[in-house]
Amino acid sequence: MPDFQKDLEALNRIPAPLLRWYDAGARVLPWRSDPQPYYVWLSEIMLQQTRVEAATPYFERFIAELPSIADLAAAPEEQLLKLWEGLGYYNRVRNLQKAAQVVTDRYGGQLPADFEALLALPGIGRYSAGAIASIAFGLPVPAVDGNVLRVLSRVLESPEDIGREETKKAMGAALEQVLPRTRPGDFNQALMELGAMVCLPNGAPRCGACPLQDQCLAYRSGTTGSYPRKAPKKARRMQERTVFLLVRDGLVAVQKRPASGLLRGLWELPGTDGFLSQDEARSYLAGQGLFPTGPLRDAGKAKHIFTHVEWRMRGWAAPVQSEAPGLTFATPDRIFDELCLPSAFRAYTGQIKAFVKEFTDADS
DNA sequence: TACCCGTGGCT
DNA sequence: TAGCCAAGGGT
Repeated sequence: MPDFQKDLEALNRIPAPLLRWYDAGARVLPWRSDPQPYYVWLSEIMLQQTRVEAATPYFERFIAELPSIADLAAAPEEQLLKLWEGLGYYNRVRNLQKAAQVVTDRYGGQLPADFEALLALPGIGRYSAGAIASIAFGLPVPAVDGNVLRVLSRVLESPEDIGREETKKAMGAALEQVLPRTRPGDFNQALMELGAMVCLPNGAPRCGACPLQDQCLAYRSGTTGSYPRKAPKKARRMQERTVFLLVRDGLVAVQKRPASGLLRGLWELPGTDGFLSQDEARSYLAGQGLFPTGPLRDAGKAKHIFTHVEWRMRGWAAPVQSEAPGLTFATPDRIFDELCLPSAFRAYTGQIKAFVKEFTDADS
């Protein structure tokens, strides 16, 4: 069990210079300018495994469309997913709504100002509960994310594996003892901001700009590149897919993905496992009761990399007349404006309008 | 605990 | 190009 109690003296030297640095140049972010609990909560969920620059436009759109927790609780799932389209980890927004419904039913629409109560809500783990409690409510609890673990691993030259839950807990336990009672939220944010802006993960950290430089053991010994320590990751598996752009009367076929697994419950272009040649594709479609009225057109190859899987795709476009079970034929406008079609299909959704025009012109 | 769950930018 | 990784959580 890792133990950072021996490091309390070192950790105690962090808050003062860190907060001075934070006060001098913290980024202006929408959820910081108006840190109401709903905004802090939403931002923390969006920022899970996601960069500030990617999350910000989503945040602005989300609060414009769903200005309150009550609005979030009552929103149709299709609207929620559309607001999240492209952000990834789509279960986050489903849990966000579940939590909003609990907050509405049980807490009168107000997020509870209590770490344990926050932790019990769907989608809120130890990190997020700490972040919301400290930033929105000023409670003196730590928020240990990847930035914090990296910064402190370097400052202390800690050999602990930051991927382990025990390391995170021990780091939090130690931080809790040095966390400035007057500004817990700013302290937590400052530590993360330092990790995001100065104590960078890839390539060289900007130690010249770091307020903790003179107390950083890794800097002192030139070992920043060796910290934090982390167990190696599992290799990705490869999957070959064939994707279809099926056009009928100006409409394009889409379907709902299964209720479990990758991209569960989202919309997709129809497809099948394997890298199908034109003849194989035609046979497959025939098996589905789909008979293209013209030659299949090559929609090109594409690759999409997920965390644990890599899709290698090839696409075929075709005009069809028939229906097939499970398929929905939708207008391009509906697909782009209403349905949540994840980025993995971008290479093909980007060709929708061109093929609809081509096949529709050819028919008329 | 180990594995699953997206996406995009940087090196 | 391929790997790395991000303000993690659920199961």
